[in-house]
Parts: sequence; C-alpha cells; structure tokens
Amino acid sequence: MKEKVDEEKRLRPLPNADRYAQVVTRYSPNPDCVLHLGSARAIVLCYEYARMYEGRFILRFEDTDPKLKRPVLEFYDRIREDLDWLECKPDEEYIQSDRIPIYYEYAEKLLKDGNAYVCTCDPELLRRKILASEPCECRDWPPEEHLARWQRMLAGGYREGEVVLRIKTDLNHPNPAVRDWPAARIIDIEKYPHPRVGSKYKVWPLYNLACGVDDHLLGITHIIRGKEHLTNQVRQEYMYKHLGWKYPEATHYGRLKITGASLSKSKIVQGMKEGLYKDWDDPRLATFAALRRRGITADAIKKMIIDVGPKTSDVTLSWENLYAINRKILDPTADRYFFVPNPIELTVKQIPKTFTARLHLHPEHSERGFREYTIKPNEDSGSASFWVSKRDVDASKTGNAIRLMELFNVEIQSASAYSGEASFTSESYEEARKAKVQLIHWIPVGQDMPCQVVMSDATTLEGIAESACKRLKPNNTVQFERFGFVRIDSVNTELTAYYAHK
RNA sequence: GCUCCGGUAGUAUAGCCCGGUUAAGUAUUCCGGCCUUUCGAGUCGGAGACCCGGGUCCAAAUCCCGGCCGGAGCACCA
Repeated sequence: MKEKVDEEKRLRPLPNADRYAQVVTRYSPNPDCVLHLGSARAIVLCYEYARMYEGRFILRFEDTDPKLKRPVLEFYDRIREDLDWLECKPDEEYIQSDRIPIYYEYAEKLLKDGNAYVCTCDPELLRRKILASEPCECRDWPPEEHLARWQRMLAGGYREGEVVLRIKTDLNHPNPAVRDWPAARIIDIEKYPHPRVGSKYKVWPLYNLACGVDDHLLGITHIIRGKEHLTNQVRQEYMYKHLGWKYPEATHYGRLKITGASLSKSKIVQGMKEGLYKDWDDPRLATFAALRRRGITADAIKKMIIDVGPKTSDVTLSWENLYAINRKILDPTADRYFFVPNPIELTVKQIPKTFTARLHLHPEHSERGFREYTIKPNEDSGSASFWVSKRDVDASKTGNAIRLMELFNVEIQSASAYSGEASFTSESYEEARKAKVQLIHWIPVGQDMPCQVVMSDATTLEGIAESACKRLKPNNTVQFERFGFVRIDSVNTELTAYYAHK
C-alpha cells in the first residue's frame, strides 16, 4: 500500500495555529524596488499558510523611510501585479504612510507610561552610553517632559537628526542592539518628500514601531519573515510588553539565493540606473517580471518555495531545479513548432512528387491538431528548398543521410555557410529509423517568418520560424522542437520569443 | 569583536524534538537501457550525502561537549 504517487510535498504545520480563531499572515515589502525571487519565500509561505488554515493574507506596504529607502510610486503597482501573477492575492491591503497618526498615538502612550523617551543626545555620545549599558541624561526625565518634547517634535521644533524617540528596554541586555532601540525620527521632509504623502509628516516611525504596532492592530497571528529580523522580534517584544500585547508567532527563514543571479535589490536598482538592464524584466534578472517574461510559471515558483519550506538555513537554489519543475508544468500544455536558429537554405533535389506533411501540435495529444505543409517540387528541377539548422547539417557530414521529420529522407551532398545541397533518397520513416539517422526539423522556404529568440543572457538568437507561428499570441508558451521552451513575446511580421529553458 | 542561528549527495529536501527494520527516503542532476518521427516527455536501472573530533549509550544523522565552516544582526534602513 504505497500511496506515495500523488503525495505533493506539504508545508509543515504552523506553530500553535490552533490557538487562534483564524490564522492571519502578512507580506510587507518596502516599495523601493520590484519583487524578485528572493521575495518569493515570504510571499508564497505567507499566502500558502493562510490558505492552508483558511485564514487571511495581508499585503502591507512598509514605506516609512522617505529618505534612505525611498519608496517609488511605480513599485506599489508593480508589486500588486507581481502578487497577482503569483496568484497570491492579498485579502486586505494597507499602506503604512496612510497610518502615521496611528503610530503617533502609540508613541504617545508609550511616552505617557514612561516606556519611551525623546532623546536629544548627540548620537555618538548615546552610542557609547548604550554600549556601556548606561542611561543617557534624557532617559530618566519625567514623562511630561518627554511628552512635551514629542509635541515639539511633531510641531517642527527640531531639525532632522536632533532628536529620536526611543523605546525603553533593558540597558543590560546582552545584545546592545536591543537596548533602548530607536522608534521614530525626524526627516527633512522638504528635502525628502514622501512620494505618497509629500511633506505632510516630519516625524517618521522606524521599522519596529510601525511594524510592531501594525502586526498587533491588524491581528497578525503568524509572522513569517527573513532571519535578518530575528533581533527585531526581541526588540518589539519589549514594546509589546509595555503595551500589554501578546507577540504573534514568528518564523524566521533563511536567505534565498540562486546560482548566478543577484537577488540584491540595490544591485538591481543600480544596474537599471547604469543602463546595464533594459528594464525590470531583463532576462538576466531574477525579478518576477523577468521570470514571467521568460515563461517561468508562477506555479513552478510556488512549488519550488513550498519544497524549500521555512527552514532557518540559507538555501542556494539552482536554475536547473526551477527549470525541471517548470518543464513538467509546460510540457503537457505547450504546442510544438519548428524554429531554425542560424538557418541555411538546403536545396533538395530529385523529389519525386508533391508531399504533404502533417505535424502534430503535441506528440501526446493529437486531438490538439496539427500544422500542414505542402512540398511541391519545382517542375523543371524537381527540387525544393528548406530552412534547416546549420548545426544539423554540419553534424551530418557530406554523404550522410538525415531525415526531415515527418517528411522524407535525404542525403547531404554539400554545405557551405549559407546553403547546402541534398537529394531525396526515400520516404519511409522505418528506413530512417533502422539506419538510426538523425531526425531534424525543417521549414519550407516561403512558408516561414523571421524569428528572434531572446536568450537568458539577454543575447538574441536570429532564426526562422514556421509560418504556422503567425497564429500565436503574445504570452503563449510553446516548445520549439529540439530547441527548448519559449514564451511568445510579440507577433507581427516577425516573431519575438523569450527562451525559458530546454 | 559581541549577540544569535544553522551545517544530510552537485542542488534542494525528509528523518533529528520522542536515539534502534532507512544497510539514510524523495525531487532534481549525471551515466546507461527501453520507448518515442524533438536534443522534450515517459519508463527501467545505476552513481552520489549524515562537517570534524570526542563523550553518553547495548545502540547516534538523531542526545551532550569542543572545533571547523556558513549565515544573520550589532542604523535616526526595512
């Protein structure tokens, strides 16, 4: 009784899921770049877990740094599009820059209860104090004083860098990074206006304040994020304690890398600025936009992420693996067509009659139909011309037999850089098969269209596609036989396709 | 340097918490056979791993200690 056949790999259960009425997860990107494969772990895991427990999945834009990690308007939509494409549609969406007053409210409460303070110390001095586990001179002033400073902060009575709101923790905490962490600061908002709310707010919450408050307010039960946030959990737990809240269950997974491609936002942005990449979907990038354009399916990405799971160790994915998953998805559905890269014109002589070739769109699904080509030899010479790949002709030396798939067998007589000559030898497939001759694909000259394939290194391969490709539509994913799977990008008088993988 | 994590075949993952029929399973990869009018798919077979050293125990990938290696954090970033 081995019922392993259809056993899809499943996610391990979420910790303490049964303690909550409904599981709520969130994905909270900073809209300062497009999404890429590195983001997939958070997105897919959050979404899939929410689905698995019939819970909710929330998208929350964390755009509270108008200066250093400046949000860019176009990315809000691009991120929504990416999530859409991944079929990880959020049930709710929030934008932190719309919620600034809420963070102010909790900052005030923290201040009032003496759990936070507005520090006016010199940053360098403060740093030394904290490292030495000593309070700065502001820390122990009465709450009223700090509340007053806070009001002055909001009113614009301080300049950028002069003050910072800090949450009291434990000055003796072994990790200096959690001691009295900063929660809000002033931004020179005239100089660095926020793309959505402009110069409306001078005081901006830092990650732990905004994220911590939101996770509680939005009812997040399970936080799934990268392990770079491990100490943020420790920091936020102090704030939760001050506020009398219970911290959600938190899972911190390791970094995701993929061989050969950089998953660093800053490098992607930099490459774009320098013009190294034409666009966010440059095939060399591992952005979702690029993967999509290359015909990598959202399902393949999801499957791979579920396979990887939420472990804390870093993983280095390999493209081969992604391709293998994608190929399994594409193979049953992709129609087959002929594409000849680096074509040469092969003239076949002594063709005894008119041939009609019927080429199935899919080898295992004949019901999908076929393409049909009629080969009518020239009345005088008895010859006809085909586009065939130079590589195929080169591989079979002069005198060798090859078979044009589903058509007839020929013998190569000569070949140069751009053309070649061959003569018809027989029609029978069995004969070719017995002799184990190479089967190659072909396109009748005249029943063709120019085609270029953009490869994964952004180079372009010029060639010729069969004329049946004229009916293809952008976004179709097909297999060019003996070449690989491609996604059709545009169809006009010529065809442009993006290479996915073999 | 300090504070934390983690190390199973090329890659990824299961097993570890609750030590013992797993002589470590699965996917991919690679090699070979079969099949196939694609260099795709399918199918059959093969190759390939518990970081190292101690300890506990009848028994350790599993527990303990040390080392090595890798990663994360140590921002008025997220």
